[in-house]
Amino acid sequence: MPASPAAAPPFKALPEPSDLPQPLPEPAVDELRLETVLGALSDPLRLTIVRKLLLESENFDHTCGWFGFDRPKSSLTHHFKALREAGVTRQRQYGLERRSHVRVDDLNARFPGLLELVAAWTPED
Amino acid sequence: MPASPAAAPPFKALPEPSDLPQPLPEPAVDELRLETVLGALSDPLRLTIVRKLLLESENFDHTCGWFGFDRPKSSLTHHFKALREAGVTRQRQYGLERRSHVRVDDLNARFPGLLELVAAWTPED
DNA sequence: CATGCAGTACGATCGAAGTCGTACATAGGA
DNA sequence: TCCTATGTACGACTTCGATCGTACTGCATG
Repeated sequence: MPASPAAAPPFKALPEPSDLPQPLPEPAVDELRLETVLGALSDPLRLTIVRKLLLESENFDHTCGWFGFDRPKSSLTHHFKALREAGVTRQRQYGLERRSHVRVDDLNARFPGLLELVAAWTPED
Repeated sequence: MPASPAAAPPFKALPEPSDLPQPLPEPAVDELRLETVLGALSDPLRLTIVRKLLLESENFDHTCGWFGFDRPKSSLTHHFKALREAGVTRQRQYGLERRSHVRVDDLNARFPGLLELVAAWTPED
């Protein structure tokens, strides 16, 4: 059956492996603030990051380099940190790498519909 | 009858009087950019403005002073301009006064669900 | 142990935006 | 016509964020 256009896909929360490193510091669900989240998403590069994570994540989470941005590494660190501190993404340290994924359940619980807007976004129209 | 919680209220687009002044310069519907709109909404004072317009607008639109903010007038002008230039509100000049209202239809068309998030927002939790 | 690699930390620079004081414009009323 | 009230325009100050170079950390591999 075709996807009903009215039923917004909540994006699946990927099952987490059992032996994960602790997440880096992040706001709790009830500490998420709409104005902060919107501020984190008011940047084209960060919208691209979140949208790509929502639509193209086959694996559980992804390293900074997986996105293939042509930017200095320190710039990317800055944006990934902004997303995490706003509560949009969760980051875990896997040895050398710091991997990110979207906090789908938390965001859907607090701001239903928001991730659908991000997924529908297109850069530069 | 009580409002159904599942049916998201699209907020009514208030009927416009027939003899309105021209709106001040604003982006067209198809020029609305998600990152710009989110940036305009990533400020507590501006969220308060939009939310108040959505929930408490009995009249068609409202003057800058109707909100009762305790801020310098020039600061308010700045924020109302930011909302209009992002496409969130429309402003019309009525003689001395510049009145604002939310572009409900345009925003619902381009970013469905966004206004519901703003209406559900509460300052400072 | 030396090298390479992934990514962070720090700090400098630059521009955009928030804040606000002051001056200005206009309509309405005494 | 003068005064007042509403609100804008402009400019100064300050803060914040984006960008990026450079140095550093830690693992993995030879």
